[in-house]
Amino acid sequence: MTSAAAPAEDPIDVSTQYIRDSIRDAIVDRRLAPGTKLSEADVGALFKVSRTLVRGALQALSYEGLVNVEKNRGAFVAYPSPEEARQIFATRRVIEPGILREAAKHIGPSHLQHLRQLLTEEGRLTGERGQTARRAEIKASGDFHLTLASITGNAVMQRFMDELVARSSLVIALYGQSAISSCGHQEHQDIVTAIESDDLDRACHLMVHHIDHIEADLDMRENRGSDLREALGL
Amino acid sequence: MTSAAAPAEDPIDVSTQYIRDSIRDAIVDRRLAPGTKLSEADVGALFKVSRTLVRGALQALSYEGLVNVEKNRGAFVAYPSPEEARQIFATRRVIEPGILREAAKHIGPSHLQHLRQLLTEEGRLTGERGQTARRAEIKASGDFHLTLASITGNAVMQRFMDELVARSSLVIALYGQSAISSCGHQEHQDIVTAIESDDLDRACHLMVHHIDHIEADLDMRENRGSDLREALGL
DNA sequence: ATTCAAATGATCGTATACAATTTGATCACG
DNA sequence: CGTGATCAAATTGTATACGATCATTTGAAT
Repeated sequence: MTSAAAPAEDPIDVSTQYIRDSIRDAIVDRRLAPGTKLSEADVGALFKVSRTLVRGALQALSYEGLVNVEKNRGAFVAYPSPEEARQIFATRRVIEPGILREAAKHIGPSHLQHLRQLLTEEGRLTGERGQTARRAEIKASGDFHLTLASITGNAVMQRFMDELVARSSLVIALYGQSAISSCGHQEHQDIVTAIESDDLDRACHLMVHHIDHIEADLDMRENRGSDLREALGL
Repeated sequence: MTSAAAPAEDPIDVSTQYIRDSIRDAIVDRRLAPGTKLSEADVGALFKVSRTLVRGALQALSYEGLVNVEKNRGAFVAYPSPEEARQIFATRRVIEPGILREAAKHIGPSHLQHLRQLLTEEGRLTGERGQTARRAEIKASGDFHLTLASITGNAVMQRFMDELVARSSLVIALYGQSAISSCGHQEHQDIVTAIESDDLDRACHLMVHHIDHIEADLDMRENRGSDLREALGL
């Protein structure tokens, strides 16, 4: 593998959870490309732990769809098919309006301030150039949706969104075209504005269209010189 | 622990998956009571495998919320709090109408036949007496919702529903009052009828109310002589 | 009799060892 | 030169071993 986050600093309690989060971040941040093999021994060496802990982390990641574990072959960063991608966005179109309505019940001024803060940060990143800024932008965009989920106070919805956002990042990494995020940012702002003016129907409507736009800006033709690669490497 | 499903017959390849499914079935079927300790050594002995495989199974079950793993203390069958229960049903109210709409897009005659078949079976169980019949009835009720999810062809939604139905079974086991299911059965029939007559809005409406009814028929006062038990045993 | 502390036993966390499977390479043969 | 078989290396699957942590009990002191 290429690189993972923060490999085993000195006084850090390197647990399964830590390894899981590190790899997860690396995948969502696109530092680990889809299809990359995650050898148990290699990962273990990076974190300076035995394969036992690594296996636990990979198993957990497999459960949330970020990693595919193939029997007797090993673990690979997931390579979502176009069909999987469609299913992920279809699920988001179902859940996110529900989250919006649930969040609206519990939202307070501090929540709104937090959301506005996220939007500002997102806007700042939209202006910058370079791969680092783009990564940060994708992450910030995901944070917006995750923050809405956290406002609901519903741990179940929150966990579902965690998974959906992470897998969406993978999909965007694979099939994303270009500067989609700038318009996405505007849409985020519109959604918050609708929430602030208590127009929930409008907010939900905007959310569904926002998800539509994200999906529409993908190029999910089976071939990116990689249909073959998927058939073989996955 | 008391008993688990089919402990290690002769030519069965006892894998992590098999153990996970066995325990999961036992929990959903209420053969394993909430709060029951699942000792790694004991479970391993039952299935005649080492703790390694058991740990994997328990970890997976923990991820889907059926088991709580407490550091250095062990794994216990989950004992969902009233708040957790509310969150589970709130999530179902969001997802299941979406599933209904998604399923309607793909539904065919064979699917409808399958649903009708489930309803017949469910009705038969409603008539019977005894704990075995009640278990089967709860399972059949869950199967109805899972079948709808499978009709969507959306693996993500399907997995979410898997988790929600399993956890709902736990909640009903804990807080369920009595003969709620008979009216639930009627509601299932009404939903299918609405689908058949292409009245999706009505079907969704019925579904939400159905979930409301399931939740309303629970007695979720913190004390069932067991708030204490939860504090200690969990 | 009650309380607290130390010892003991049980259970979990992690590492390591060995078995099983896959993969890749080498070599023989058509 | 291509094809197939055989063997070695690497990787995963599972079991076992050992250290660490927690629960419980014992026993002495108050």
